[in-house]
Amino acid sequence: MFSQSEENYLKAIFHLQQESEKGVSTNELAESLDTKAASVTEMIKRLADKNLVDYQKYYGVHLTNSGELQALKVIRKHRLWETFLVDRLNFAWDEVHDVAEQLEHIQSQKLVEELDRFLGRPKYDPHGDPIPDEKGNIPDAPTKRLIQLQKGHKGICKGFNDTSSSFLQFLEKIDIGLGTEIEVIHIESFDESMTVKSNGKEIALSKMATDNIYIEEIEVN
Amino acid sequence: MFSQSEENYLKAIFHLQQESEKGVSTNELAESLDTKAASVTEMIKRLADKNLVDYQKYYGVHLTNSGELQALKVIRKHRLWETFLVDRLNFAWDEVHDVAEQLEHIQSQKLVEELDRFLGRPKYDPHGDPIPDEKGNIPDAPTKRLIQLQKGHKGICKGFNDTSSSFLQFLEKIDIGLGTEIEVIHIESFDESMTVKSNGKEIALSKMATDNIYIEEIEVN
DNA sequence: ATTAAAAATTAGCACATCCTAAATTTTTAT
DNA sequence: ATAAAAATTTAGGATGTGCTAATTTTTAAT
Ligand SMILES: [Mn+2]
Ligand SMILES: [Mn+2]
Ligand SMILES: [Mn+2]
Ligand SMILES: [Mn+2]
Repeated sequence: MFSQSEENYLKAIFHLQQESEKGVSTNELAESLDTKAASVTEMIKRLADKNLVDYQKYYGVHLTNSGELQALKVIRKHRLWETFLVDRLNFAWDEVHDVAEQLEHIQSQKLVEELDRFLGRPKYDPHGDPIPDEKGNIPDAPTKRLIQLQKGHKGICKGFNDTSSSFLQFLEKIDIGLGTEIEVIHIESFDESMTVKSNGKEIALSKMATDNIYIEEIEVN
Repeated sequence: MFSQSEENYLKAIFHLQQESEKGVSTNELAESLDTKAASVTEMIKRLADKNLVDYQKYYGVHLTNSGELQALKVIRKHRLWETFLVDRLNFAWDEVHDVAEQLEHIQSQKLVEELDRFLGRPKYDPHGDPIPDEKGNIPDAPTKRLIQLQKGHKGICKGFNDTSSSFLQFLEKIDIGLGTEIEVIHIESFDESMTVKSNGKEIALSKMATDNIYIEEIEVN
């Protein structure tokens, strides 16, 4: 139906437009897709012709409903494949991205449906990211971040904003993963860095790190 | 490493060159890849530049060792994925081809290795075709065909020469599959058609059909 | 051996996707 | 309000892969 390149653009636009109401800019897209602004402008015009995006010259793009559904289908496949790779094929969570980036473009309605069934209809991928259903509905995802937790409070790690392999490897090193219980021991006010306790150890985390960790707060009575 | 198109050419050349010593012709390839002769000539030149084929203008192509290894890697992936689809994802054996045609191009050494392990290192795919190992070694495959079996003799179905979905669906209909025991009841000499008995039923098979069914003869004492 | 038919190649073009450099428009700073 | 800077688009070109039509070479028929 759509080319790999088109699908990659739709996905990138989807992710970037989460961050603000404004149209996604040409440069943002170029950066995110590791290509040049001129190429982005070209592709955007093609996507607009196919009614996948609304495009106003110089003012960025928005996905149309059709474009968004398409993007969600690709994201669904990406996350299902990641789940397959980690749960069934012994991939580490920081090894799956490049392969899922290819597998997400395989065209077969039946394959997606059967894969989903085979995996037990998972709601979240190995990074805690929600897996949209075939209609494009996304399960609730945690929105609270570790950075928002107050001193003395606890939470369960539910996901990550940055899923780059460098960040995932960092998490591995400090022994924090999905489901890990984290308690805020201290907040350093001048740089918002934190000391937390998890798996029995005390760990210092930068603002950058705590802003990338989603948690579900545990009510402490 | 190589484009999808290049990989498809290598695979097609590999399969066509099984049939004779002579170079694979431009028209054969065009037919097999559903493209035009002119396009084939172009691609062949590119493959020759990359030392994947030996090419003599007007006299067809042969795979080089490197081209053959490459082709075998693609065939390995194709057959492993077919096995996955049938064994794990409930695909019917005549539904897997198009999807495997896409999946065979996914680039990841680790993925192939882990998939192979996950599937239990299968030797044959759902159509009875042998799965090459990572070095390109192919397990023995049956070479005797039903058409060669004499009246009164029996064999076990081990594979098929034609694995098009129309032939597979025909086999489904007459209830013949891998492992089915087949006995030759009668051979009609004028057109080489056969009456066989399998699963308790007597079935009439054309020469075309019996020439496409591989069997391992059972010694009758 | 000559010629007709078939097969293969070349020439010229199209489309998707990418690029650099130049031009244009918008945004920011003064 | 103007000018400089930044962002974006346009122009022009490259590459990979396909096509049709014309040409060349090989093969088959007489
Ligand atoms: Mn991708
Ligand atoms: Mn993920
Ligand atoms: Mn293929
Ligand atoms: Mn097969």
